[in-house]
Order: sequence, then structure tokens, then C-alpha cells
Amino acid sequence: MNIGEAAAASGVSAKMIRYYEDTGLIPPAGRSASGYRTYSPRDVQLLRFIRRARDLGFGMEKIAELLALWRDRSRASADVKHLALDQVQGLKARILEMEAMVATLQTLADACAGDHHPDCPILADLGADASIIPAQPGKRPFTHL
Amino acid sequence: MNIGEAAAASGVSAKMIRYYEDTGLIPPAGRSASGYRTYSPRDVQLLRFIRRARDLGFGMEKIAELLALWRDRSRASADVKHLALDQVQGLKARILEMEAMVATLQTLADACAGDHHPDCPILADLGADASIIPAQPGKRPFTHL
DNA sequence: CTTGACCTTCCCATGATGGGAAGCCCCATA
DNA sequence: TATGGGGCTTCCCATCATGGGAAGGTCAAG
Repeated sequence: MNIGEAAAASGVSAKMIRYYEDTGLIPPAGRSASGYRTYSPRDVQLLRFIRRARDLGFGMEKIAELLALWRDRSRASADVKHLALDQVQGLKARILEMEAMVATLQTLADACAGDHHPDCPILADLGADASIIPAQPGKRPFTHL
Repeated sequence: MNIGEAAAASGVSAKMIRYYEDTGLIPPAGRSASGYRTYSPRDVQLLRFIRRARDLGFGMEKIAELLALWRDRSRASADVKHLALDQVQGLKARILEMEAMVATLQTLADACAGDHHPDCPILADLGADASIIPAQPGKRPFTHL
């Protein structure tokens, strides 16, 4: 199995497979005589594991921990559960922050006529000395999805 | 006012103020005889505007649009409202994705004993041929906050 | 005049991903 | 058998907003 087939079968792009290998998240793939990476069905399973963990919002570092537990047949399920619940906590915290943003924006937008006039409470608030936006010391917005 | 004072007064770090200037988001600051950047209360107001827009999750590109509208006294409030509601849409979409992740993780965690035994539905699902995780073609998780 | 806190520019790192170039390899078809 | 197109390799660069740090100049208080 070449990298392209492994990518199609796992849902992980070829680019990312090489990246995961570079960073040590996955072991180096085997190589054909001509230098092509080769993948077994087992390797594809590993990639699918990673893909699904990414889909649940885990970062690479956490995925490395999950993989270690996956491979450790003497693991305690409590350790896995802990990682999962930590992730839930982190997600919920971010959701709350974003919901606060939505609430503020909605309030401001509701107060804005949205017509051809220039008067706009949204800009007024952003430019005001004091604002309804709660101070968020050290908080940066998310970057993207 | 030096950059440090402007940073403290606006809630934007000195690093970021220089960055915003580099990228053209804000006009170049005045300079003292010795080359220090100088800021007026008006400049600080501009920085606070940016800070608040960031706190509402706007990216730099959108903030540039907001600033343009802020400066344009003949703007239509509809344009501003549109930007705000777009942002609400984007936030809501991301919130939904994260809520789906939370739901999946919670379901898996609920099914996991969380004791010293190795059996764990969470890892089982991640490593399975088929999973309860809905396929998310092309979707990447957020990075962080 | 010294000391420490500030400022300057410049480079590097993050996390996860894509884009693209230059060059080699493999297979099928003409 | 030759050729073409697609896949593979490595390497570098970009993203987005932010921080860290080095090397060196400046300012103000003691």
C-alpha cells in the first residue's frame, strides 16, 4: 500500500502522514526498494485512530498519550477516561467563551438599525471608553477550525 | 505615551502593537527624537477597539473591515451589522461542531468503567474499523484558544 | 555616572495544515 | 520499446496571532 492509498483509506492526507512520521507520532513507515513508503492494514488502522482523535478535537500531544495507552495492554481504563473528560472540559470552556461572544454580538446587532444610516451601536461600543464586552485578560480568540 | 504605556492602557501587548503596525492594520506610530514610538489617547482608543474586536473573535482581516467602517462617517450601519451577524454565524457553526465532539466524548466516557481494568470503549472505538464518530470530511479541529 | 527598566530591530517558535517546485518512479498504452 | 501522466520523494514556504529572546540604544532616578 502506497501513501496515497493509505491516505484514502484512513482519511489522513499524505502530507499529514509524512508530518506525523517526521514528528514521531507514528513510527517510520517501511520503504519499497525505490524508496516509496509502504503501509499495512495495521498502519491504516493507526492512522484512522489518529484521524478520529483529531475529529474529537485532541491535539497531537494528547493523541500521543492516547496512542501510548492504546498500545499498552496493561493500561487502566481510568487513565483513558481521564483524558477524555479533560478534553470535554476544555471543549466546554471554549464553548462558553464563544457563547459569550455570540451573546455580546447579538445584543449589539439587535441594537443596530442595519439601515443606510451611519449610526451604529456596534462601532460605538467597540470605540467607546467603556464597553459591554467583559474584560478577558490574557484570552486570545480561537484561531480557526 | 510610550508603547508600554499604550499597551497597558489598551490591553494590547507591545509586541502586538508593533505587529499591527507592521501589517498595516494601524498606521505607523509617531516617533520621538530617539526613535521611540509615541501614542496619543486617540491611538489608545484605536488599540482598544482592536482589542475588543479580537475579544469578540474577529480575525485581523475582519477587524480591518471594521476599522474602515469605523473611520468612514458615511458608512451604512447595515454593513456593520452584516459583519457582526456573519461573525455570529461562524461562531455558532464552531460551537455546534464542538458540542458534537463533547457529546461523542461524553457518550464514550460514560461507557468506560474508569477503573484499573484495561477494557476501554473509548480506545476500542478510536481503533475500530467503524466508529460512532461521524465522518467530518475536510474538517480540522480548532487549534486552541 | 551607574543601574535598571524601558525601547529598538531581528530572528525563531508555536500547531496543524496546505501549496508548490524539482526530480525520480511506475504502469499502461501506443 | 518509448512515452506520457500520475504518484512518490524531499525541501521550502505560508498560514494566524502570539510569545520568547538576543543584541544594542535610551532614559530617569539615585
